[in-house]
Amino acid sequence: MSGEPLSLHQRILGDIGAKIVSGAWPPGHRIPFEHELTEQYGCSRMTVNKALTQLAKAGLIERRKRSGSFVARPRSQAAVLEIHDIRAEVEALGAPYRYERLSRTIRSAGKPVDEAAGFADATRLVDIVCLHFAGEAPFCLEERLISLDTVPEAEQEPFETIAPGPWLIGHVPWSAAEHTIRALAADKPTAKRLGVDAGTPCLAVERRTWTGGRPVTHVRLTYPGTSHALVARFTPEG
Amino acid sequence: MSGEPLSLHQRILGDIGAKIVSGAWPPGHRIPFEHELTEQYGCSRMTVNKALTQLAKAGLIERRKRSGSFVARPRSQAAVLEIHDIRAEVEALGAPYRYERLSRTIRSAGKPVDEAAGFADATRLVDIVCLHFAGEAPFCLEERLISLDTVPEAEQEPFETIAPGPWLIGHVPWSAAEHTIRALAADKPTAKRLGVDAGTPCLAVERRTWTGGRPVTHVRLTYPGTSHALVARFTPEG
DNA sequence: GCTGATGATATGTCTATACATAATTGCATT
DNA sequence: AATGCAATTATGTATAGACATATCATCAGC
Repeated sequence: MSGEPLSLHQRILGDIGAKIVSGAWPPGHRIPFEHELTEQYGCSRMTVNKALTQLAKAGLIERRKRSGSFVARPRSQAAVLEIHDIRAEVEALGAPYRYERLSRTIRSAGKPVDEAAGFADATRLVDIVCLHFAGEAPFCLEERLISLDTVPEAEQEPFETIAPGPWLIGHVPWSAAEHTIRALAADKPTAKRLGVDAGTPCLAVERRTWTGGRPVTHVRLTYPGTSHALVARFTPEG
Repeated sequence: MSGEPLSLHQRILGDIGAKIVSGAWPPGHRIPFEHELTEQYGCSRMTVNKALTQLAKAGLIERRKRSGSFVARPRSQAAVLEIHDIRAEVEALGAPYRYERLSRTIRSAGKPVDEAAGFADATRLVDIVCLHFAGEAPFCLEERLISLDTVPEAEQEPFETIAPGPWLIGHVPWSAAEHTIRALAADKPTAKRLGVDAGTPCLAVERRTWTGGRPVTHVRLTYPGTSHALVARFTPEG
């Protein structure tokens, strides 16, 4: 296939990884000691160490001092979920993208929904509702809160031409994020905004972001119907 | 907080990572050369190299020969999505778990759905439908295809007491997986099996797995209503 | 001005060595 | 038999040096 010259530690990593995913080395099996691999590959210990360290970080093996390294038991399946920019998503579908701000208010925190959103300690918020269109059809409803304690610059931004997502990316690098994905039935106001019947199943993605332990934003993206799907891929080595 | 002694390359990684996520070093900013960091931290080049290599693998920086290392532009947001064992999920909710096989047939491939599932080249399949219960209530409907070309042992397994998921984990290590998550309305047979009204929004997770390029299984897990949510977390350093 | 050779430079990889750390084994003492 | 100490052993981390490789800048020649 692709004949890129592999570095030695990559080859070692691949060899051992293949033994594990093929089942030749079952969970619990002891991997050769570093000094054995050193002999086997005719290289220094640092090189095999690099490979084994990476395998350990990938969760394929478990390392124990004095005992050796062992094939890890498969735990929960993990996948990398990529959440793209909505404009890019729409344009990838070949449809023209349009953004429309429905409302923007500044208010003090205190609603029950604020606490659920992780803004229990926040004092002032920007509360934005907006729509993303693919062509003529609503593609996604965005309901967002931004903490003015963490992002005071947001008070000056009207969000009329730029969507809050891209604006935040350019202004506040986040250090942690959490996504929650669920299916729900569109309630009346949501259905009206999305141009579907009330009760239509929607995919709701909620994202909370922090920077340095402080909450930045909470957003709920509601995609109507069955048109939208999230895809996540996983391979042990990446 | 927790006073674990950090290793030197971890400290370097953390220092640089903090500069990036705090915005002090914006995208495009050139990171000090390895030999500069070597001086700054009073350590060898291998140590700073280890830190920078990890930052590059995490996607925070981009390395170019002859030019140096640069803060990467934030691309799409990525999150690690953990998909747990259904039994573990149910038991984590404090409910008793029960598994029930509804049907199991062996048939040759050829239905249009088989091709969509990635079994275009498969010849014979096991087709299983089963239900996972949390207490008395249906928790999840599982519709699964297993390729007998890749997993011939599955022909002997009735899947009456053990669910296909755990059985496969124990018999076929997978090397790649893909998840697709969407919202859909329960159709009549699905609704009946899940004990909800037809049209109820459901979260559908489809998972395809391969081992060494060969398709292993395709499964569609349908979770009724808004009870179930998937959670994904992300921090740049992990 | 354009092209191509040359050298400089930063990263990529690897070696040989060293000491630290954790855990297990085995011996010796109580 | 139970306890405690020491030796052994495998991994964790770090060093100083080496050569390879990709790429950019410079300068000579056309």
